[in-house]
Parts: sequence; structure tokens; C-alpha cells
Amino acid sequence: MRLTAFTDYCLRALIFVALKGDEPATIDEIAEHHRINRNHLVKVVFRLGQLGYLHTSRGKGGGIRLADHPAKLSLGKLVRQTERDFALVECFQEHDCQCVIEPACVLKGALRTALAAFLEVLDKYTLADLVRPSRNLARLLAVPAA
Amino acid sequence: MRLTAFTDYCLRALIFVALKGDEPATIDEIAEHHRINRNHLVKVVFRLGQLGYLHTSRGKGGGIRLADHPAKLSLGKLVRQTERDFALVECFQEHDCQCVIEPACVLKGALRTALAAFLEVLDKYTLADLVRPSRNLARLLAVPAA
DNA sequence: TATAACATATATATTAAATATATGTTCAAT
DNA sequence: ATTGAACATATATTTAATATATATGTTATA
Repeated sequence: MRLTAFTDYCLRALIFVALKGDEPATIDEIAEHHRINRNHLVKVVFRLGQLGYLHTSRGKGGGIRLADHPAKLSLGKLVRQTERDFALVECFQEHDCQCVIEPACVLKGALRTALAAFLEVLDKYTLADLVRPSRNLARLLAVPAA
Repeated sequence: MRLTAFTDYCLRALIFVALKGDEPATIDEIAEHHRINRNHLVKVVFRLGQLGYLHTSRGKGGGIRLADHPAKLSLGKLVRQTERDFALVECFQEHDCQCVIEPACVLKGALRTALAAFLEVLDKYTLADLVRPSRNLARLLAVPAA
């Protein structure tokens, strides 16, 4: 059971942008400081922009800013949007369920409950929680703390 | 976020074997009734034997039996063993963690807590719970209920 | 001794994910 | 106006994981 690297990179990008506060961040900057392949971040920033988490501005002096306060960004909500799906087992995808016992299956319910518990925990966290150790994070990323 | 089909097939195989009660099941039988590729089940049964969940006997008249009562088989324990890993993000694998902010990362803890909540729910279920609707399951699988 | 049934390894195909490349658009500074 | 910084978007390639297939061996019983 894994999350995609894409989700992971989304979170790291957001942590960086949040640490910079009002000053805009750029893709190149995130790539360099987090040591993440630039191409990944191009996709990540694009998607986070589409989802409304980032305000992006093009052109010289442009860059990326958070659309809202870090405390307003729920981890659970974000993960739900960046993961492709949460199809723990085949039958979670109503279309294309080939499982013979699906109509009497208890397992499906058990896994749904477990998944709900997983996401509920993440719902309790915000981006603000993630950047709480801002001094240490800033040092690790070699950025001036906001 | 997904479980592997392997884990899914393990569970379905166990449900079948549990439904047959004392009578041994065979790989061919499970494949036919569950409509799962026989090759998958060869691996699944082999592994479940290794893990001690199944007693297998070779030769004519051989087959598969549960090693213990269904109520003794914990879903959480099983899933922990059949999933390759639970490396939600890179840093979960202590070796080979490239993440720059790992030492000050709050996310890691959040995900660990969420994962624990997920598995805790599964710990509450046993194979006996899964075969509770035995009449219906037997009908769907076209097996005589035990 | 023939056959049913599991044991085990390995090879191939498919799919998803990760990585790379390419081109376009916008904006501001000069 | 022109240049270049920076995001926008699509697509292609590579890699890795998963699913599927094949092959051969071992055991036990009729």
C-alpha cells in the first residue's frame, strides 16, 4: 500500500511555498532546494494551480503563492484530490467489478471503514501543522524563514 | 492508494476454503468458482501455506484446508503479511530516503498515524466475519454451504 | 505406475508511474 | 517593441510493478 510520488511531491512543494510566506516561490527554486526533478514539479505546480491551492503568475518576477492560509489547507482533502484513486480492491470501482461474491461481501465494508479511518486522521492535519517546525525546515531547505 | 490484487486474491481464496469447512478445497476449484486466473492462485496458495494459514496436501485427493479456525485469522495481520510494504511515502523506507526535510517532517508522523488507524480497523475483523453471510456466499460461489 | 494435486522458479506481457522533451503563453523589465 | 523569465500544456520515453503464462519438479494415492 503506497501513495504516489506525485502526492508526496505536491506536499513537499506546498511546504516550501508556505515557508516562503508572502514572497513568491518558483518551480526551479523548489526543485533545487528539495532536490526533486524539475519535471515532476512542473506537473505538480500545474495541478495544484488547477485545484486552487496555488496562485501562479507567469512572466518575469512571477512565481507561486499559496491561495489561502496554510491552516485552511486540509491534508485529507488534498490527498483525496492528488491520489488517482483509493480503489483498495477491485470492487471499489463500481464499473468493472468482476468479483463473484461482491453482493455478500463483508470485506468491502471492512476496507471502506479502514480507509475512512485513514483519511479521517489526515483530515485533522493542515499545511500549517506541517510547517510548524519552520526554523528547522528553513535550515534544512536553506531558505530564509518567513 | 491501492492494495495489490495479490492481497485481494489471498482473501478470496481464504473465504472459499473457510466456506468448505472440513472438506479440502483445490486450487482449480477456487479458480473456477471465484473466476480468478489459476496462476494467481497457485502463487497465493503457496504463499498462504508458507505463512501458516493453510495446510496443503499433495497428491490425489489432496488439497487445502485452513490451519486454524476462521475466528483466529486476523485480517490486519494477514494484510500486513501479504502486502509488499506500507511505504506510503519515500521516507517510510529508512534506507534510501532522499527527502531533504525528513528530520523535521511532521507529515511522516501524520501518515504513520493514519496508517495505524487503517490497520487497527482491519485488526478488528477475522475470517469468520467475512464468511458470516455463508448462505449467500455459498449460493454466489455455487458451493454447498458447510 | 499413472494421475491428481501442490511446489517452485522463471519468463513474458501489461499497466502505471516516473522521467524527459517540446512548444506555447504571459508578463514585466529594458 | 523586444527579450527573457516563468508558468501552461501536451506528449513521448523510460522504468518498475503487477499481472499473466509457462515449465518442471515433488508427493501421495488409487
